[in-house]
Amino acid sequence: MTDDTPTAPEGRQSGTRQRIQQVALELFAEYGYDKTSLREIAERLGVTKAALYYHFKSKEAIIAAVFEEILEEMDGFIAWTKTQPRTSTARQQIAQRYVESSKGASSVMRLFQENGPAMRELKVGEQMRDRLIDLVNTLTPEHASVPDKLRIRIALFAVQLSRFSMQDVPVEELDAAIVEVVFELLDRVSWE
Amino acid sequence: MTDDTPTAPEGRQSGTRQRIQQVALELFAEYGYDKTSLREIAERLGVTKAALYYHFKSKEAIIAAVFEEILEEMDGFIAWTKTQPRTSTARQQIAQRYVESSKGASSVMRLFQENGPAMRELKVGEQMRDRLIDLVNTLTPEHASVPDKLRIRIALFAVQLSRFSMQDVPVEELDAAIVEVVFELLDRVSWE
DNA sequence: GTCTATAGTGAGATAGAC
DNA sequence: GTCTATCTCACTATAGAC
Repeated sequence: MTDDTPTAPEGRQSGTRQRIQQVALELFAEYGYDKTSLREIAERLGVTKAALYYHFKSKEAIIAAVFEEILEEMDGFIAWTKTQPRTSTARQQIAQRYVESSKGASSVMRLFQENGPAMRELKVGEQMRDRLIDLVNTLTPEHASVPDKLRIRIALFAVQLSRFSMQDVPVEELDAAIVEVVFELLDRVSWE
Repeated sequence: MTDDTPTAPEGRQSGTRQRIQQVALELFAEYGYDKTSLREIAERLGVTKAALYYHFKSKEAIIAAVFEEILEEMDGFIAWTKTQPRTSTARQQIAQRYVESSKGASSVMRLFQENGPAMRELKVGEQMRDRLIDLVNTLTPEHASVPDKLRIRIALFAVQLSRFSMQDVPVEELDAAIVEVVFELLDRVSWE
């Protein structure tokens, strides 16, 4: 997760907005979007609900801000992916970079994964889902077999799964293991 | 199991109790446990909320009933699994039977998967999680490598993932594909 | 076994003082 | 930029009539 930065670098803006996002992400990921009330966010920050509404016009606006960075990063990643050749080695480079960039996004991805019902009603949920579908489609050959389609989906979701299913393993060891398993899944895919 | 029926009509079943469970499962899986109100369940059944409370003492008692059958089935499956030898071929038989029995449980598993925050607060959520952990531990060799641990988790999770990520594919074709991919994942695992 | 009516709670959101 | 105070709404759950 992101580090604390004890003395916030309050440049031109009120750092409160950033602190709201940070606390909101922690609580959303831990207790879920619906079950986290604005009261709880405000209390942890030492302010009142009304203060939140000075910085964000709604609860949904808060989670939108939380997702903003990841969504942009995914856009860049997908755009880059589309420029890559449809070869086996290229796919593996893509996988490696995906595992790499998933490190910083694990809280947001967990939030997205575990809050299906909420994500279906939020704009960020739709945006996130659109990106994942786009990524899967980009990686999947035109006339891929059903097992191949499955391998690609499993490979991508395995990255997220492993992040919060095996937290007792050191990060570097886990990363190496993810890459290994994802590679052997993609290795079976025929890239025509 | 605890009987949650308040006034417990022992003799004949009204049938309403079953219909409540059925409708509740549909709505819980589609809109989520928290977002499905008792009012919606009652309305779809053509009764009032108060009628639900005649058959179940709480909302949680409804979802407990919904999970009851699956939990018992998993208990049986896990018990059987523990009797199986720790060989490659036995593991594949286990996988095949797991895929088979996952067909009828897909709605419940989706509900469990997509409602992380709610499941953390419900008894059935803990029970379900305990079974899955037990299953993973049973299948995982004592000194398995990290990649092997990952392969087993991914294999089990992949079964659920594919059920609601590729609904456009015919069931039999999808089942065959799942078995194929799960087998090749487990094939890499070194047993003992 | 199902109804009407309502208690009790807590959520998101707003108005206006400071 | 943050506060107090309040509004509106929906929910779970209960009481008691029929």
